[in-house]
Amino acid sequence: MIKLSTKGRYGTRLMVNLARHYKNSNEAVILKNVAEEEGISIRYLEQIVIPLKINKLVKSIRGAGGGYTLARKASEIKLCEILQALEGSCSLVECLEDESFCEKIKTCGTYEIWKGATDLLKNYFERLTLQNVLDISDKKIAAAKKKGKSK
Amino acid sequence: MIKLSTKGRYGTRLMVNLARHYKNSNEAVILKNVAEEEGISIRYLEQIVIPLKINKLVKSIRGAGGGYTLARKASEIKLCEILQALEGSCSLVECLEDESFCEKIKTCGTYEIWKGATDLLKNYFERLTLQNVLDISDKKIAAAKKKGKSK
DNA sequence: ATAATTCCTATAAATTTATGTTGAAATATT
DNA sequence: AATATTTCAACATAAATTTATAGGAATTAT
Repeated sequence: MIKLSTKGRYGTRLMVNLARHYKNSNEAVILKNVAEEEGISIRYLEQIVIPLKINKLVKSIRGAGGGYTLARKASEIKLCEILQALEGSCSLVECLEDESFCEKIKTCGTYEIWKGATDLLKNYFERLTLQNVLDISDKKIAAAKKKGKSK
Repeated sequence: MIKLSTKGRYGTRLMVNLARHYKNSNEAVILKNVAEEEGISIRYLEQIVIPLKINKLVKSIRGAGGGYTLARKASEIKLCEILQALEGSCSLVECLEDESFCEKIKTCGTYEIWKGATDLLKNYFERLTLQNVLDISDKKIAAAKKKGKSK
């Protein structure tokens, strides 16, 4: 119905990946590894990481031994920030951001509907942090491991 | 952040337009008029109306004097149905519909996040009917008219 | 017959998604 | 200090998808 772009999906997974390494050692993570672990093309990841860097969600370290790290603790990065950085806007429809986008706003009944849905989403992503996603992920990994062993 | 496609937006406006005429006289509405009223290309509307017809949300009447009408009363058409018809799936991400889409589901923390957001949206659009949208629209039009007169 | 309308197919334009190539900067090693 | 290596940075291009336009065939009322 409403689709999250690959930029949003891949970028979020990149952030979760950085968060996992940040937690362990805070060493820079190289995109090549993220690409392999997540099964995403390096070249594409390189493009996706740019807006994350511009919006100060990640830091880059150039040269040998370099890579990327989170700019702050995972618990201090809201999912909303990540998505906003990656997708630019935070709205289901353009007219919510830019009123001049459509001159029918004054009489359009769908405007309020899309606004309601957008508010729901914003609220949801505002309350979730990268740490929350990492916790869910860790939990699933632990569960998968346990199941594997018990066989 | 998450963008509703033009298909979804235009298609919903088409449905609201049909609902307005359905209420008044239940005569078939020709796409040419909808296109003019909504400022959308006829040719594009012709493509958008197809899935609405397939999913039995509108009825078509061919030939001269023909056009489109709602297949049922606006109060009996859920917004969710319209969006599902237009966008195919009802999920923010593909893996919620088709588990084989990504083999990382078992350990992916973002899966639960997108699922939560999708559930919110589904719930929201499940409870809204086309009649609700029409009512909001009518209200806005009345308010705009009143303001115009009082000048 | 004629005009009006949906229906069907093709294609063009724009945007998103993804890959390839080269270069620049920082670091480690000698 | 010089060199080689590692990595990000930038630009170009290709593939896929979405968005939009175009032409004409089928159907129906008049």
